[in-house]
Amino acid sequence: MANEVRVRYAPSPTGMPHIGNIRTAMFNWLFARHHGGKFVVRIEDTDQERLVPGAVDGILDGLEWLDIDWDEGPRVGGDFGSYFQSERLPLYHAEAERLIAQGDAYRCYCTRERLVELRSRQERDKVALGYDGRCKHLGGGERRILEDEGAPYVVRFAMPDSGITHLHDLIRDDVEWQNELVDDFVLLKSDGFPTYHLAVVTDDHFMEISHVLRAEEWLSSAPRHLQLYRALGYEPPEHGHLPMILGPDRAKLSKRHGATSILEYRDDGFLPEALRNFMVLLGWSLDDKTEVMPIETITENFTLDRVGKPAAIFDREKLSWMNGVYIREMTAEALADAMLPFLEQGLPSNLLPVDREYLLSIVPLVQERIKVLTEAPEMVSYFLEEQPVYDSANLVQRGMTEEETVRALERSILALGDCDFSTEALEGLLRSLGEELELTPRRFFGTLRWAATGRNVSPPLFETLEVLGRERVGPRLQWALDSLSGKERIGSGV
RNA sequence: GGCGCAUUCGUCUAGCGGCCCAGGACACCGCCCUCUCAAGGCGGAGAUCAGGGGUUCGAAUCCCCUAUGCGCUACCA
Repeated sequence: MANEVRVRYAPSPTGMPHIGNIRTAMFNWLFARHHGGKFVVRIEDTDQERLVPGAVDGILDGLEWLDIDWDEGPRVGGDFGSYFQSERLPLYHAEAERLIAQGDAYRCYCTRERLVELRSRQERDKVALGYDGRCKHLGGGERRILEDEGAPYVVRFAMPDSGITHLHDLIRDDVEWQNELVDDFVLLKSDGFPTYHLAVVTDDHFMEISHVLRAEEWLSSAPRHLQLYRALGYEPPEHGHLPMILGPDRAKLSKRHGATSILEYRDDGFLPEALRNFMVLLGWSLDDKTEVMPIETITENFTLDRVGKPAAIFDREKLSWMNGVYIREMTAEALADAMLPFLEQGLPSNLLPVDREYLLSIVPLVQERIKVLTEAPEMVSYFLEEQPVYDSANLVQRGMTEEETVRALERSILALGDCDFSTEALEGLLRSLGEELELTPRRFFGTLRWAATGRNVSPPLFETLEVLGRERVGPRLQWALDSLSGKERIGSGV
């Protein structure tokens, strides 16, 4: 292509964009980055009734969180502004007037009532739905009267009533429509705002967009847009209709499918890198086996010929797995920092603030066990608690007697009293102690695990003990022994 | 009702006429490793390539029909 690649993401601020919407944004961004072009964000706020306060910030924050940066648009400006359609009204009006003058559009005075009635009649008669073109054929006198009355009107595009409109889609190849089957759609609403169709076509033209990459749900609108480009005398951009993303029930994504806003994924403990990697795989592939890959690899290889056609179902399970992969690849420092907000959020206040140095020593133990960051509080709480709370009956492992358990704890307390508290030393010491006590590792370590962590599951025992340190392990073993034997205390021991 | 798009393991996908009685990944099952849980390694099960017709020496790959799903059919995007 001779000219610069310029693509855009054009969300309407009617709520938080769902994952499919963001995936579309990302494909545009990847396409721009791959071709060294520009990625533009434009806010399509033409529906005044459905505007949601804060939605624009939510959308932009979501993109920023994912590290999807834009070259022009809100927050960054650009030479083709405004990037809010509500601030470009005069442009749309001028184009609409031009179309009317050319005879490619007309004022329509039909009332909503008539439109509703028309529709129900069409449904009843089982004929094609759509505007019947009544006002297109309004006689001059009748039209004059309506104008003089100042009757409210919309501007409709006069679709050609014969011929075909052809689209060479970058993803779906050739698609054709019969013009007579496309009705005269609205360009300008009675409140003076343009519809999507008018706004998108004129903006894409004036913003010099080279490629329109949007979801497949827009494919049906393509003939309208193509005809508009023609009537307006614009050169149409290339089009590519991307596959949609569906919920597990195969329906269009909506609030019912759980996390709907991109920021919710952040709050649910997903890493932006993982989500990005996962999203790109919904409709695009590098080859027959590579799935986890850095963003550089993706941008380098992102081409439309590797974008698929069928809609994809969003599978959270696989996202979780991939998130775990990314977590395991992090440095301890990065993971600690990523975990911190979740710990502050999810840990009881008496365990806060978390000492970063201490956390850094804990991180290697939980790193390969954590899939989403929201699991962090649960995974590290026993490292921080004064004394984990648990039922002392758990100390007695299957196949052990209470006496054996008490003895195991007593001997452990003695042995750990003044030993080297390193993983290696602890392992040597406790393994031989286990043998001496004639307890299987499973039982002996099981008891110690409960005593040290208050859990039946934890990272490997010796590493855990080392990180906890003598000053925490000692009292906990003592507490275990006390709670088991109930009354008698043995000396301060450890 | 009309128009359009889509259709490979449960899910994401590879495949663009012979390499495919279909490969990879998630999930699932088993084994190994092992102090528990993970991670990792190995293996297994899982797709008559929606169905039916063609074209071709040869089709998951090309064409047609049917079915199903989805989208559009708003003064919403």
